[in-house]
Amino acid sequence: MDNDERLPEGSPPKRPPSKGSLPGFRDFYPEDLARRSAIFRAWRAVARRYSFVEYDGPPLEPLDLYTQKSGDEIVTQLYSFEDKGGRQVSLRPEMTPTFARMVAARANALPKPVRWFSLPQLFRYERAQRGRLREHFQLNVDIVGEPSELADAELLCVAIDIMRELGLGPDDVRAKVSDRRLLNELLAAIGVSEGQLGAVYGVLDKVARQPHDVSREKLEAAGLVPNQVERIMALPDVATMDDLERDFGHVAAVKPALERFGRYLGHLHALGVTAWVDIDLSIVRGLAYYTGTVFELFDAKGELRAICGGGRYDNLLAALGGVDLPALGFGMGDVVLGELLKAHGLFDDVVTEGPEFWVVSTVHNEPATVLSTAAALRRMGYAAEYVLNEEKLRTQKSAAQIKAAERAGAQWLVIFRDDTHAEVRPLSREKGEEHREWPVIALQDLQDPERGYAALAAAGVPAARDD
RNA sequence: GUGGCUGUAGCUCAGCUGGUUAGAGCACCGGACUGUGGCUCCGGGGGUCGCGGGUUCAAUCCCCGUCAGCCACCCCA
Repeated sequence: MDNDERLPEGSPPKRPPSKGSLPGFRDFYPEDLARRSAIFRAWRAVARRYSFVEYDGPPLEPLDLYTQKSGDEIVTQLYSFEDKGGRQVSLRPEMTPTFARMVAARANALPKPVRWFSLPQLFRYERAQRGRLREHFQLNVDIVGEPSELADAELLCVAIDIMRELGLGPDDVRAKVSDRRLLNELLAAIGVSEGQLGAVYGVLDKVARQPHDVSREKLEAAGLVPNQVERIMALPDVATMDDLERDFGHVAAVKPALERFGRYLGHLHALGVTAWVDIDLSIVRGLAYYTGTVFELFDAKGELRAICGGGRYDNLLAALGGVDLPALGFGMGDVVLGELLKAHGLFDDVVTEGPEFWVVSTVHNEPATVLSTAAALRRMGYAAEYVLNEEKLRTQKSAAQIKAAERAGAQWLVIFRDDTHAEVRPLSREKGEEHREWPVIALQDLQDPERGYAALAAAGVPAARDD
């Protein structure tokens, strides 16, 4: 191994040529994209079912859109650079600033409530690990202009219905709900001061992931007395409205927030999702801008990161876009969701789609007949394939072509009797059908769509999909 | 950004205290079963053993670095 070093002294170490994709970025092979598309379909289907409309914005934004309003931590993780025009730009790490700008620009013209959703690809420069990449797709669903808790209930219902749409149930996924206004009143009743709120939020957020001793120490360090510490540590155990009534019902100042939370839960009941929902006052959400209801969706086993999180942010549009409108929304990423679906086997039968037809060349027909038949089928809106090799089209045995059709995932075979007639049979046939007679169609009929559809329908072929 | 573990074919993995041309299964491509299918058989392509350096007569194996992946922090989407 004595390859001579020709690099001059002191030159920087050469980075090996990059092979795969960049760290934290994904290649979507057809089977991967099929799974991604299944998620996208569910997102769009449910969002539309609730009458949300889709929008999008630029994936690249001015850097200051994020540096001005977002936290310091986000700024260190921006995928930012200077473009050739000398502008400081960043790939979008979240959709909300773009959404706020777009809504603000037409705030007066938009009918309220605004119900918009988007499927942006978002970017963050940070260490990649399971469930967390440098890039992901995130469904964003937002409602603007509606202050009542009916909107809060509807929003959570969208997230839950997506779980249903994907085949998950309340035994698989739990929705944990809380309300910051309520929590603030509860903490005030306990005697927590405004200045101590941040520390208490921090402890509550981590109560499940951090030893209770550590939590208690942090609360004491914030200046809370033992009695207060115990009452705060008891908050995550609250599971029902009755618990809340029992512990805080006598405090007059808490009552309005309590009643509002009760109405929220009542709406969720009427919408039929109560079986999915748990009260969990330790859900505060990391982002500081939430002002009302907050929720997160988790896998029931608690093995994965949060699937989805959101809530009400009534002051954010004023801060970000300059219009003072109440708003709420959630984000749901494709990465954790995909892992959950995979773990439940719900991706097993998601495959790339094969063609409806495979046209099989035989000794009885001219190769040109294969092409014209496929062309006719395609004009009718079907996907049609045949062996794409001239030599094989002339000489390959039908058996080999049928094998190829099977591998390609075709549904129907067209097998020529001669240059004017062909048999149409399903590729997957039942046992005992090996010698069955299959319908024969006249190729002439395929040249006219109406007669073509009739002929194929007679052979049992459904109409072409129009998507 | 910090720490720990891992890195052999497209995938899942073998590779016996360092010793000739690094193997298997699956997948892929081709052929046979004398031209209408799922079986079976035969053959083939594919690996700078992540990359770079060091120790050694000899390194996939030992040491260092680096890159990548996973995990835990950090933080969140």
